[in-house]
Amino acid sequence: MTSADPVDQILLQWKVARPDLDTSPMAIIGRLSRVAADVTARQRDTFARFGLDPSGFDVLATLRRTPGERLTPHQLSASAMISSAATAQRLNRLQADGLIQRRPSADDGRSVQVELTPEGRDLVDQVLPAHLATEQSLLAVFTPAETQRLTRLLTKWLTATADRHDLP
Amino acid sequence: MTSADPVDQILLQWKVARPDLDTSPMAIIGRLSRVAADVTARQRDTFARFGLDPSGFDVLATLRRTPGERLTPHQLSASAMISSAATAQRLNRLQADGLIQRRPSADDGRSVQVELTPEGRDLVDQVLPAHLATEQSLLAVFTPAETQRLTRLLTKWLTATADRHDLP
DNA sequence: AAAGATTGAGAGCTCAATCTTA
DNA sequence: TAAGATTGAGCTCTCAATCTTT
Repeated sequence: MTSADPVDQILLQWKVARPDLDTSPMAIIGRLSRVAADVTARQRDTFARFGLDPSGFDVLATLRRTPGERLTPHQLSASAMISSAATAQRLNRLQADGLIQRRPSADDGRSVQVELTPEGRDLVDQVLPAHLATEQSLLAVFTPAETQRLTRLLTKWLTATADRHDLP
Repeated sequence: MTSADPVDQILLQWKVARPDLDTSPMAIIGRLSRVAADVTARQRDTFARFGLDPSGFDVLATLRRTPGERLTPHQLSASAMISSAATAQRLNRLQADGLIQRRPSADDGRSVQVELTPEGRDLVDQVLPAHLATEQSLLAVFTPAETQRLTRLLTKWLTATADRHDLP
């Protein structure tokens, strides 16, 4: 019988090279990293059909789902978990493509309101069904019961990491 | 009662903004992406204590666990799932730091054998316990039964993606 | 002082092109 | 012709510095 996947082979190699180490955490984290990389690659293919990349779609989709469809760069940075500098540069690109616009904030002279243009709103509304179809196909391997189990486990994990960030 | 995590709030927003769409795949894929990003950030902190980053550690660890501790750039590219150009540049950096060396292949004049230097081997052997401790702490939230369930689900997912790559 | 937004420099990736050998 | 390795150009990120407003 052969190993089921590349991570099993990696664990076997470590068993030989460093038998003193407990490499069992890699069984989960190694697979998580590889699956996440594949998911990102598939999403990239989908977005490319619409002239977008994951970072651009993330901005457009975050605006689209927000009540009022309006956020500051600071809020977008927090949502995407990237630096404010990266957000400013993403917005420069999307603005050059005519998909978003910046407006001075009425409340706070330091801040900016980012909004979708009509073109940006139309585009994200077109991309969304294709994006969800891609994600659906990635999950097609699971039964409904497995989907439920995986959701529960990942929710527990994500909640634990968020708590860890709150209490450093 | 409040939502358990940020992904639940995102799903609620979509329910309002686009009630016609089935956004349920995001419940898994959104959490997977966020957990993976957190895992990478924690690993980056660990590697930085040893003057490394995730890409450099990946090369050193791949060599360390390989029988013979010797691979070609082509094999390293496949293992890390990155381009051959990125591999060449990683090797340039690690060679400049004295952690790996390139040797002409005896079998094939086009190819190169990449090996750890004694310094590179010592370093990866020092980093490994710290790296595994980081991964262990990330998984500390799970019971043994949950660990087993999650391993089984991710193995099924990873196997399905690998099969998909074989049959395009 | 502090917070929000932006810019420029530096790092690592991909893609396309190049060089060498099979 | 094709395969393996490498380089250079272009892109997007982070970090540090800057500018404006509170």
